[in-house]
Amino acid sequence: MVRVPKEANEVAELLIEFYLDHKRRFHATAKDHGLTIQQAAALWNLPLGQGLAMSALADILMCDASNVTGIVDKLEARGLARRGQGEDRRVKVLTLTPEGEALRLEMHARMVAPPAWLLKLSRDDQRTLRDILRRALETDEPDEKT
Amino acid sequence: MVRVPKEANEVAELLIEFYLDHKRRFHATAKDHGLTIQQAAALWNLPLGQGLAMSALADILMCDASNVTGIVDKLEARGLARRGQGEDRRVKVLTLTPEGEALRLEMHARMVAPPAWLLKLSRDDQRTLRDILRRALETDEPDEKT
DNA sequence: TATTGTTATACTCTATAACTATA
DNA sequence: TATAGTTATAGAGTATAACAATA
Repeated sequence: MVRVPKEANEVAELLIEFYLDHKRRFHATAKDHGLTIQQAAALWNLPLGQGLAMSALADILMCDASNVTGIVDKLEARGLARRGQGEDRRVKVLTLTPEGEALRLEMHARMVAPPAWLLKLSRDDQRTLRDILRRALETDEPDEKT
Repeated sequence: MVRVPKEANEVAELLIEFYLDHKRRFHATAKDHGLTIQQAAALWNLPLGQGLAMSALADILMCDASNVTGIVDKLEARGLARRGQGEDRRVKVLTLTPEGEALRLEMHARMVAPPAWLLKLSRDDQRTLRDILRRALETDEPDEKT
């Protein structure tokens, strides 16, 4: 029997609204760049300086590896990403093209632009919110059970 | 030239992680109940005591009305929702069945269960976070420009 | 005429299974 | 054998356009 503080439930409830707001903004961002959600999510997760294996991208997108083939096909067709050879010659390593990097940065800049609700908060609230969220991520280390 | 406080950008950046966490949990919740994301989202948005027009649901789901037909078909086939007649006889009013209400409440309870990162915060941080998020929603009134 | 919901169509996302080429 | 990626397939989500019923 674990006791959950009332405040935690209330926060979780409130976060649903912010989730929906973020989702709407991400969909709009993808659409404005002529990308589907998954194409945008794939681009979003390709690292800037280095490559990423197809299977790693599948893990990140939480979908089967077979789907990544088609998604990456489209990114490649648009000149946003490229498939290269890995050391292990079974592995294909994805890298962003300059165009892909530019688009990824553009999307990122837009998603990091604070939405109206955030700008309406006092500078003090913004700072406090940032600090608490940072603490939440810091303490959220991988479990070291067993 | 609008000046955006650095803190606001930092918060927006941090929120991406929490968005992804929430998304993972919603997907898992839907899957565990044998629902697709859109079916779960539809169910989630049907009000408890009252009805909702198909077109209103389409607005909420941010998709074309034509898609709602198929999604609601599946909810109806599983006995979770029903189509009824509106006063305007062009309108079909969706209502939850008792089974639909139960499932909706179950999903809601699971999504309101605080994730690990939230429980790891101090009670004080939880309270502060709640208060700031509430302020953010309060001040987020519809624009009254023009 | 305009609106609500449906149908038809075409494209995308998704998981499963079978295949290939490596290891 | 096992693994990385592809292909084939089938079910579901998506937008567009055309349609029926109603307003």
